[in-house]
Amino acid sequence: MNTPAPAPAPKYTPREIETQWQTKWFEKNVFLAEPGGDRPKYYVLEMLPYPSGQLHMGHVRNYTLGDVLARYKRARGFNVMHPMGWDAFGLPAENAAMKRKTHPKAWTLNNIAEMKKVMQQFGWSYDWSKEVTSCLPSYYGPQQALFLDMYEKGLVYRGEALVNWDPVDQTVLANEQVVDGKGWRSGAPVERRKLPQWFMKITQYADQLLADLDTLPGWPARVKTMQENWLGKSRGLEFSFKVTGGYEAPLTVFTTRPDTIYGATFCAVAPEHPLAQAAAARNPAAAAFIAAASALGTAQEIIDKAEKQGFLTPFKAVHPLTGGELPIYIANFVLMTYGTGALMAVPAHDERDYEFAKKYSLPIVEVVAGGTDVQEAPYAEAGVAINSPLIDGLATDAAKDTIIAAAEAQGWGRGVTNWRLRDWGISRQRYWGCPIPFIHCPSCGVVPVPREALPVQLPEDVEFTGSGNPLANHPTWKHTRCPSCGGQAERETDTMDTFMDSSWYYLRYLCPTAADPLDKAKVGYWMAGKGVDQYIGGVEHAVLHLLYARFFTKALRDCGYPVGNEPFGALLTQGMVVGNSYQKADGTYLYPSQVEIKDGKAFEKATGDAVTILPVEKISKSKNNGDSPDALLARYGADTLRLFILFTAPPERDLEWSEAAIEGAWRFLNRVWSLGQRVKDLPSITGPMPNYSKEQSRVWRKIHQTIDKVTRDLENFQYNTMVAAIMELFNDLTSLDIEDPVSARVVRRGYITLLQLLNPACPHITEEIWEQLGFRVPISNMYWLQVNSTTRKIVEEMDERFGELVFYDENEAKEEEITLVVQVNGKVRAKLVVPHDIGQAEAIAQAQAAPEVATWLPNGVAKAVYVPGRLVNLVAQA
RNA sequence: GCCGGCGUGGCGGAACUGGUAGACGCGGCGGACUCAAAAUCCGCAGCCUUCACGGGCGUGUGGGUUCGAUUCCCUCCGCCGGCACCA
Repeated sequence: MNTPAPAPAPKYTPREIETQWQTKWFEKNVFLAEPGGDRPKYYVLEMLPYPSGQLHMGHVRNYTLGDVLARYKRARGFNVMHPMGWDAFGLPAENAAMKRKTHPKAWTLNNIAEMKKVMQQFGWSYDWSKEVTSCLPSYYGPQQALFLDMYEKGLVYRGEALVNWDPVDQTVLANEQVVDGKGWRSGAPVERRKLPQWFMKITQYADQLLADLDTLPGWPARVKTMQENWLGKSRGLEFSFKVTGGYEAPLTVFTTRPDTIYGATFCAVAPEHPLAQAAAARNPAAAAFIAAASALGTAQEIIDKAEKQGFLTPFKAVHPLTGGELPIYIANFVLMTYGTGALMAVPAHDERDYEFAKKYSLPIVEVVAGGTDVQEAPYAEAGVAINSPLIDGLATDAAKDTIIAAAEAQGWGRGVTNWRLRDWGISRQRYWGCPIPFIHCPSCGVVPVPREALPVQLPEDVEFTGSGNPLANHPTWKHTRCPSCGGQAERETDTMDTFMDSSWYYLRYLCPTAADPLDKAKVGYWMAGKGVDQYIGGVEHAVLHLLYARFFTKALRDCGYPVGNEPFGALLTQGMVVGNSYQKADGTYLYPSQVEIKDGKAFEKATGDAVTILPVEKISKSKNNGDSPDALLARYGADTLRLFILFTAPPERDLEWSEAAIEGAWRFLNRVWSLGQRVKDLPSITGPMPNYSKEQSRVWRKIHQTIDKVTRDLENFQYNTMVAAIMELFNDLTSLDIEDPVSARVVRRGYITLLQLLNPACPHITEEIWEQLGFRVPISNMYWLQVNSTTRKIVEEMDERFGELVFYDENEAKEEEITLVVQVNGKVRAKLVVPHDIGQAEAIAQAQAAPEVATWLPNGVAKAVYVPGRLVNLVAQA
């Protein structure tokens, strides 16, 4: 008879384990979050995705970062809100409708279903019962109600704005739809056109938006700087020139450098300025110039980079101080939206004015002494005023004040505060967006839709021709009755900017089915304190989305909602996921997994053909640079991908795609699994610890040190070093001989600790092995290992086996000996092993006595610097 | 163009508050196991120089502050994000 071979230890099969645990979490509502209870609240929010249909690695990164935090905070005893939803309105759905004849709604909802399926396989701890979808009336209806709230508060108004107009398709183009100055579909040159639009009065909050940045210590400084620059508060002089030559109105300009007023040698106005229009009315050449300028479109970048051009008008501006007459130009770089749409130009002290003056041979008059020859290059820094009778000899700041004071005293100008920020134009001439709930009545004017008639729903039977606004083209939708007089009237056919949708979603998550837009009790509970306790998303949203959301919160606060002053108490901006792309000779792209790299050159695995390696760039579907998350999930499982994401780069930095690095994460988890299978069979002993060998105490110390290190890394979002620390602990555990009973105890307890530390990053594998070790309370219900005596007692009473857990103890983590570095003149020459509490005198004495240093100190020591616990630096006598 | 950021071995990255540069991982090399390979395990390794001990150099470039600089300041170079209708 053969004796049966012992059953081989089960293999690590992530797919099975992960589905099983995801099902358990879901069935037990583990991540359901409701107000109340003893636990303090903690709101973890990640930027919601646009449902393109493809979950990409950028999403995976964003949501994994958030999930680690959410799971850690749960373990630390918080009532954690961690929701997810869909930013579901927007241009791509309409583009897809034109291209593939699908309806935006069907396309979008289908994409959401596909993405959600993949997302649920990552084991992210979302409370899916809070899910919101911005393109459904259950979301955009409440949004319309909030819009009316803000309207009643005076924060919504009608105005005019410039748009990119495609004259062939008779439609407004987004900046990204303008390619080389032409409409992307029609190829027709775009025109800048003025259109009536809806606006939000964000400028009314400019001061608060600026001042409250100081209340956000949890935000990256660079994001706050960007917002500050975007708001662009500046103090300056607004004054008017009398105009000669047949233009009646004065020309009002704004300048931040009133001290250079004597150096003004010409004026420039925006092409849309009334003075430019007056010039155009008299001269077809001026009209042609304005038309050409308007072909630049509305994008700031294009306007800034375009060649500076001007057109001389027949009007002259009379200088208020000198009485001199300055020529007035129409200039293609002057913006109608900043200041007054007109400026005084001082070529000696402004880069752009200088360039323009050189081009049109205009005089350059130096009025600030700076040492450089202003005929050769402009001097834009501060200095001392010259050639300026009122302020000669004054420094720039004093000169500015003096001019402003003089202008106010003499009545020709006034000091004003100007902002770069302009009001938020929210009108979009598109179908796939939230309808603006207003009605245009020929006799009553613009009338809000009554609240009981909300939501104003989008019609579904629309055509996408690429011409005009599908909503306006709809045969019947817009025709309605005026709510005020009952007469024939038309609905507003503009829809809202999708930034509106993403400006309040974090509030609707808290009460996704409330009849009122916001359930005040629930919103009050979750938004108390810091609001969203931690927000995580891409830096690309540093200005617009975050500024709009901040504005919304303040506006809603003023409408009586308990949302606080700031929505996001802390912000983490994650880097992008980037990768090389690989292009074959025929121009098609290969996935990284299809490519083999040898000696820095790439070859297609299947054919052996040489492949071109293109530079690192944002992962995108068209370039195939980076396999899709679902393919990788199938191969490695969620825990491996999560570990790869966390380990490969710090959260704030760009993460470079690497198949090899995923393999590394996979191997580590397999090693963790295998060790688990051996630890399972070790006896569980909870009694007092015997005396350790040197090696055993080192590892025991390491267990405590790792708890501390991982905890600090979690608090600081240093997830990459957190993983490294866990790997180090693992390496130390495997360095002990498990056959030795004392070592086995250290390994077993260390391994249990490692599972708990790894759990936020890799929840499935740790949960599974935890159960295999015989613990009855799931690891996701455990308290963190850095606990106070109360929680420790609670934990130990949960399961008699928890006597085996290791709780962090500072004393156990302490090293008895340290390595003291001895430097001579800053160079390391010796290392000494000394007691950790060595004193300064003793340390210096031992350093000087070290045999290695003597040759570097032929003339003795001039000075000794001691850094406690670290080093002694001996400075050699010359 | 304007605003903001990043730059460390062959590669991703680590380094507390100005104090041992290169932790951890990938790749590489050597070894064990195997008929062989894969997987796995053990070991080596910044570069130059040296038989070795050792020494020199080294954090994009050039300069500065300091006993000591990847870290602070200035210059330049390269790359990336945003610029108001992509989200």
